[in-house]
Amino acid sequence: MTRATRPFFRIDAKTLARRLLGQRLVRLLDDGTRLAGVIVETEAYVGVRDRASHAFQGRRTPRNDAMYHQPGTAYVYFTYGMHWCFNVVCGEPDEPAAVLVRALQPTEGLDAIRRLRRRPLPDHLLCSGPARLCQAFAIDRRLNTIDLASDHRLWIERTPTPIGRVRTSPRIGVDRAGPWAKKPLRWYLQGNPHVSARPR
DNA sequence: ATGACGATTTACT
DNA sequence: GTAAATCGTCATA
Repeated sequence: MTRATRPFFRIDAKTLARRLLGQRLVRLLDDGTRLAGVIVETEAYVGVRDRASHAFQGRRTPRNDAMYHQPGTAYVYFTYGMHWCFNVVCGEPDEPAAVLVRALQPTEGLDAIRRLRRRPLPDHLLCSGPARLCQAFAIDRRLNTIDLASDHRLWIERTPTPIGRVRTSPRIGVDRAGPWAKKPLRWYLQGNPHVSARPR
């Protein structure tokens, strides 16, 4: 159980998106409950030239400011009036790049996770989407801008787990991003039932 | 001040 | 397969 430290995050988004697969996301709740899950699906948002990124053309607003923080920062944003999404900031400081964590295979704290997800659900749907995993892990605005390399509520543990075959595809939900919508910037574990919907 | 939109999920025909 | 839910954020004025 080795926590990922700064150097792990100080790489480009594509590389981190690939390397995050198979690593464990760990959440310590306020009541002491420990949740964990293996990352099985990610997307890279590679920088200011990426039309699908919130930081396209260097856009910097109160919402996406965390993308400009040091690598290892959590970027948590609110969307569609009801959902949170969790990203890992990466690359060099002041160069906004991040990896969206899209799905987990939950491995610890399943009872607490089921409670956090309102309705009864089969295990493979508990964390199979960027907003589902945030609900399951109680990730919201409070965790925006935290440092994953040092925070005590949310971090990443490197594991030697064999992860199986890795596949790529276009990213999901970015159809309006022109040519950037088609680039293979989504990574996932082939055949893993916790991976979210297939790309359109 | 206003209006359009969203890196989604869920329910429903 | 389609559409509703639901509201913070941002661009425009």
